[in-house]
Amino acid sequence: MTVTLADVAARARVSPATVSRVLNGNYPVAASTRERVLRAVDELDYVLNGPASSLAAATSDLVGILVNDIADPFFGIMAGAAQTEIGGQEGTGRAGGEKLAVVCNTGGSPERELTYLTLLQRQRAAAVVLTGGAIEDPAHIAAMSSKLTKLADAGTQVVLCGRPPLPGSDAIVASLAFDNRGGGRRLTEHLIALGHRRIGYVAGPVERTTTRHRLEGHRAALVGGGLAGEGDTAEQERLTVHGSYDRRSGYDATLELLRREPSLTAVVAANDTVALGACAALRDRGLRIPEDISVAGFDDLPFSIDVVPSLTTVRLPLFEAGARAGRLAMGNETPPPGGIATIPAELMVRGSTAPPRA
Amino acid sequence: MTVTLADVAARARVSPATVSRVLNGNYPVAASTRERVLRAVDELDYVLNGPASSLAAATSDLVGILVNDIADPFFGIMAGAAQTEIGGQEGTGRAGGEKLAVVCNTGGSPERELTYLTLLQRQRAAAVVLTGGAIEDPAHIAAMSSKLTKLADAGTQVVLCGRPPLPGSDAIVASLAFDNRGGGRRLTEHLIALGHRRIGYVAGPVERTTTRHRLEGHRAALVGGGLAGEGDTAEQERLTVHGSYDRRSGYDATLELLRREPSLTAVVAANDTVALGACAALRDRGLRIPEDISVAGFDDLPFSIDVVPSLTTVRLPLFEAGARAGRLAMGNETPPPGGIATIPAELMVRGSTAPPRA
DNA sequence: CTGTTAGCGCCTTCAC
DNA sequence: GTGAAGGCGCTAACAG
Repeated sequence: MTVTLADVAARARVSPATVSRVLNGNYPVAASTRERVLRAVDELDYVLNGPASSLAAATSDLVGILVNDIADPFFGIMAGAAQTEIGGQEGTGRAGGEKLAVVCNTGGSPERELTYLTLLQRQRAAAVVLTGGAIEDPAHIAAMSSKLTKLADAGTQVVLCGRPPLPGSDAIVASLAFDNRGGGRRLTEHLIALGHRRIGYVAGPVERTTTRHRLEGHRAALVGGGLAGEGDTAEQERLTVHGSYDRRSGYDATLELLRREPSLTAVVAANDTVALGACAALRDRGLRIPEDISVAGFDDLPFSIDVVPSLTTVRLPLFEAGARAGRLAMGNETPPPGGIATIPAELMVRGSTAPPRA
Repeated sequence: MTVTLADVAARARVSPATVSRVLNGNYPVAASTRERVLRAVDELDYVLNGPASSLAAATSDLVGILVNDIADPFFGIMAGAAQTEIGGQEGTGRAGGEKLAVVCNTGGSPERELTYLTLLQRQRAAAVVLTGGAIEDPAHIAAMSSKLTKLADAGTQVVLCGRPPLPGSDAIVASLAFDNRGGGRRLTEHLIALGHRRIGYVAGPVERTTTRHRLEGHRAALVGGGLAGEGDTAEQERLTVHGSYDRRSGYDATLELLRREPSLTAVVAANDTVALGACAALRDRGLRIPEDISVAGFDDLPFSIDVVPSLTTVRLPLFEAGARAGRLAMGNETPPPGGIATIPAELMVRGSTAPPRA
């Protein structure tokens, strides 16, 4: 019924081993033989049996890319770039030694993250790329650290992209972390320089590295600008509302901030999507941006330049980072010293921020 | 080195066959035995060897979801929904009989689409979901049809989501097609009803079903409204510019339309992202939306309600469609009659369209 | 450069 | 309800 290597070998009048060698291309084979084999492959319409191949070779061509939210371009851009580096190059037409780069959507759930890693471990994945912020729950960190170490020990290349290094797992190829703290700090410094003094912050979900780092940067700027004392947490908490990384959360949190402090002159959002929600809430309250109140985001997603007014934000080189992670996973780039690289974040000043009303 | 089924069997003092039966749960096993086996699995930290398992059973737990552009929420929403239905349910903690739902990014390239299908075929994927518009090149249609038939024959469930049925492959489980034609038609009828007479159209890439159907709907409305004769193609072509489904294309195409016809009173875009680019171009030309010119999109992506003015568009139930495709792929939903369902598109009138200036 | 020989780790009839 | 044995299709040493 289904065509096997042996069938191809018989038709090409060679041994199965030779067919295997031709297909994998890692071995010298006479041109004429190769020719004959490839013809037989085409004639019989042979497709390699992946599982059998992986079993015998003890490796597979599967590469997993984990994302927190596949509907969020933040992840889509990184994943797409990584996938291009991993699976896009060859194109023999017959699907030769290509990797199968696939993205897995955890939905931000720690359980699903671990489940996906187990599934990939089960498939003996060649590499795994973890994108986006990590969850900071100690139990989950321990579980992840242990799981990733096992994966690495089994020969899977593990790369972190947009995620800080995981304590305890040094078997990881590399960790590319965004400078969320620095970006957050420069963003709020920009607002302070404009003259803002009452700045609300719409934070992401608690227990995520991304959330914490951006917030830390924000507060460092506050302290640096003399707007808050080192230990002045009560007031800082009052002007911070946590939510998820979506529009709705930005909308609701902004209304809450306004309730807590009606004289706010600026709102900083955890990311651009949240900023969009914040803008909508402010408009619904009859406030003009930036005349009455300034708004800023983070990430510089493609739409940020198109909204009106265009969004002041912090640009993260998502595509470049994803591509680099892909190359690292494939061993096509030497890891940074210590396996850790910090990727700079650039402040983009646009129309949504302006000096506060006098 | 690596723990195998036999190791677990030895520790649990049973035969490998019994362990296999416990793990797959498709066979009666005494509760006490099962208990013992599961304990041994945990103690040894055993992870099933996927390739070996797939080889022996001649099936795998891999499910592929193909998308044209992973950075586009249009696909992200559908893929995320499908993935939830496919891989999200169980959660035994030990990763039991779960499917590995993965998304593959073709980048809109026909070659990569076929390559991914071959790769999934090679893995003996349990199911494949193809999302989004198809390419209409005859050679590619033939290749796809042949490939999908082979996949289906090999036992892979094939589902189309947001893609019209493929002629020649009836082995496909189901095809969920969006009513792009109807949606496009209603959208343009809305503009005509408002009084618009000179309407530009920013189309998607040629040779894509989505592009063609939406454009056909648009032109049907034009003809129905008496704005164009049946065969009046020259004028229709003049007011149509093709591009890709991204913001940049919307920007450029809109400038081109304005060049061809400065007295345009409305621009219809192939999708919301393109509409965003169109808006930017119009603003850069000093035109106000909707006072000077109306703009409409398609898809109703989440951001569409947040842009200013909010975008008139056509809502597609992306999440529901993706979820349904996922269930169909898993055999958890009975296919529609004939394997074909048309999913309705709903006109959403918002702030970006208004009557033309008098 | 090419053929031969063993498994890779698991599932699945068949017996018991 | 459980064990024993064969084979899934391929690759990786070895020879030659």
